[in-house]
Amino acid sequence: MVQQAAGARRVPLNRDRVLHAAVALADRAGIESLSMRALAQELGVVPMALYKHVANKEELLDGMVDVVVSEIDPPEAGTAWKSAIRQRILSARRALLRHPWASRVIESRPHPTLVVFDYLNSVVGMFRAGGFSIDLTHHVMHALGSRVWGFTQEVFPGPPPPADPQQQAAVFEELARRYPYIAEIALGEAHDNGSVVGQGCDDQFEFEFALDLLLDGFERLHQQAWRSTQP
Amino acid sequence: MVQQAAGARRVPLNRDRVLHAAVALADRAGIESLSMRALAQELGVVPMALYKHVANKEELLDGMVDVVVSEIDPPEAGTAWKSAIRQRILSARRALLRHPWASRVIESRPHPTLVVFDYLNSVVGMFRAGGFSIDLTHHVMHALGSRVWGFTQEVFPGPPPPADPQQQAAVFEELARRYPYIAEIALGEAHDNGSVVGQGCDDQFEFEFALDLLLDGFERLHQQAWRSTQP
DNA sequence: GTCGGAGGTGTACGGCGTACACCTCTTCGC
DNA sequence: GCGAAGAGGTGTACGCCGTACACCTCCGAC
Repeated sequence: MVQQAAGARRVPLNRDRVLHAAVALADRAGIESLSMRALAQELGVVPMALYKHVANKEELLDGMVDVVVSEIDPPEAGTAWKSAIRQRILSARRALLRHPWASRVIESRPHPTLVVFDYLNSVVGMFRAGGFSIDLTHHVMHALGSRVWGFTQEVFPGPPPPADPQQQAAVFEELARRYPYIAEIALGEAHDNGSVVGQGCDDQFEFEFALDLLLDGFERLHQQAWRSTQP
Repeated sequence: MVQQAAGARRVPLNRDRVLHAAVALADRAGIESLSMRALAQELGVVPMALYKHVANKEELLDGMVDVVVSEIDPPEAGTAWKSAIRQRILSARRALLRHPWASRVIESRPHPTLVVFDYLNSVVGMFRAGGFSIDLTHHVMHALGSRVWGFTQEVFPGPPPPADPQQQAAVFEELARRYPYIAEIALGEAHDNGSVVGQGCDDQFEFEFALDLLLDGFERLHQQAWRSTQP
């Protein structure tokens, strides 16, 4: 199993191949299936061989984040700050959607890597290039939070409704009784017709809704020369 | 070790004692130290005894979240929606700050518990009581994201600066070279004097800054009778 | 007096990350 | 050509984890 084509020279591992194999495995089988043992097997190698290329599993996860962050498009030159940042963040979002495990791994890292710092630094630079003060830039970066990465923690991660229509009706009834306010959103009332409510949430819409709300708020503060302490 | 006071009847465990012991242990030793074995030892009992009170570790974590969520104050009656929601969310934040592990555990749960649903439902109800349409309420809840719980994923979780002043200077110099925009924020320029920048971030300030930005945005949309599709 | 069930125990299994000693090639100076 | 050095891969083992399963004990109900 470890030998390929018996006699052919094995192409040696390197950090990059390890990282990309880990990303591919997590994409395919989910992050919870990514163990050093499983990754080693994927690469036709014994688990301890990986430790010649990454110090430990933490560093492996850091490296995987770097791979994903590297997929984010560079900033568009010559675009106004607001749409430039919007585009960049939506590009980050696309990268994260390609790797569904990535947002949780990013959150779990205790320290940002250099690649992550590069990305954050360049986003900060985009606000500065748009004329934002250091003070305001600082606070809007915090306000963006994980949204710079293109994700937000969802608060309604409810289970998918059961397929059986009768069972589904029973669940809705129970929901409506205990949680009337959540139910009216989930059901999408008729007088709200034409809205995206009713047949599940459009995540992309929700993300852009919140992002634009924030960017509009940033713009307003910038225009009125907001400072964190009034003079 | 398992016997207390040799001959005295042991007071039997129950789900509530298990849950509160788990919360206390996580508070004291960190969530990464919370294993079924450690918790059992804490309670003077063998690990498998816990399984008579919680189905498995996942259910234990769910129960711990419920304990924390139960500490959130109920809504103030007779207060305008904006300040009522603001107060409620800041109360949630205080609860989460008492249990630093809680935000990460909340994020990690695949499905909300009934207690969590109760809280979300009541927040939704506060928007509705303030006259928000179902449509707008839906989207503002998404926009709030994890901020309903009083936390946001920080994007600058940098390591604490080294204590040695000389080493600190070297780190700053390296930071300034590679990441000039991050550096100017971290250092807090003199012409931004009076700001909170400069001696580390004031998390509470950042949280309220972003929360108020969002609430102001919500208010504006509400006043102009925003709908997710224009008629 | 017995019987059922709730609550606690003991053993064991398979999985995890990884320390450590070892082997096996490739490369390079001489 | 040859030996040393070191990079890369191996094998074994340890201590941790969650938890399945069989078992014991003791209380209250009948």
